[in-house]
Amino acid sequence: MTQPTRHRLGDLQLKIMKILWSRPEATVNEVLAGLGPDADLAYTTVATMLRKMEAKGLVKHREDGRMFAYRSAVAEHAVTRNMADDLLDKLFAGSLSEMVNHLLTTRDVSKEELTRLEKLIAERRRKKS
Amino acid sequence: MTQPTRHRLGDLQLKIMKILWSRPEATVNEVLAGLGPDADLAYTTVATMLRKMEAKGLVKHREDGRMFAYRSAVAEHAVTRNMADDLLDKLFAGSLSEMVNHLLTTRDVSKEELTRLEKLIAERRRKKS
DNA sequence: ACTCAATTACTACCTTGGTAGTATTACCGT
DNA sequence: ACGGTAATACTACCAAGGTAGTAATTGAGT
Repeated sequence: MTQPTRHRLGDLQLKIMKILWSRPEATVNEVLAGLGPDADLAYTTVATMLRKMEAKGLVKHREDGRMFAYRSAVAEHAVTRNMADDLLDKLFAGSLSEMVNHLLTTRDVSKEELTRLEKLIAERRRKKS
Repeated sequence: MTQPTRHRLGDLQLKIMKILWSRPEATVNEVLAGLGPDADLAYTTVATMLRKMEAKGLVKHREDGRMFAYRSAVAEHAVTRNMADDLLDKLFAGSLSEMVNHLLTTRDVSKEELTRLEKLIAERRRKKS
């Protein structure tokens, strides 16, 4: 009964998830370190956030002696998809081409990027037909 | 000195902006009506939201007799761009092709949509070179 | 065995979005 | 002129994200 779970992660939560997705598990200290020096958060801030995230089912923990080893409890693609879809619907009424059009015209896109995009679409078309 | 203004609109705020972008101006009642029957919000909720949004510079109002006529104070493309860019950065480290790749593989995209995408990219390429 | 440092638990507070009730004001028709 | 209605203003709440201090616990080394 894992219903379509609405994932609405804040900035910090997302950063933490990214760290957790990149390794099997991590302690509070490791997460803090993973956030980099720019973050400059208190140890307890990260610990609190992790606890809140566990309450929401985003992460789980295992006790390793006196400390907790946290691991992700939701797949990256699920969260990414949810958030991307959410924005796509909110901003572009679900139209992928409208979104790409917007991104293409407001950003500077390199020639290489364009080529990559063409390849992606061609591949998708091949798999489809 | 209109610095890159960070636009972080909530769901309701975005819906309201969409209404305001679609016409020169609108009263509270018109906004409420524009939200549709599914919204089912109190008149005062919309009025309060509009006032909060004015405080943030998202909308402006003009007095028309006893009532206010609200109008957008930020361009749609600016907000859209901000929000899309924000997600692009947060989720895909700014890589447009990664995002498109993700969207293409997790959603069902019609053949027509693929064609539209191809055209967009081709056009972009033409304008570039 | 005891102290100190590390770790988690609890609590508190701020901000923003969202929601709406109540109070006040002012127009408009009779 | 006045009463009713419709509009705005003010205030209050709630939830969630984010931030962090303080308290309690526990483990590890001497």
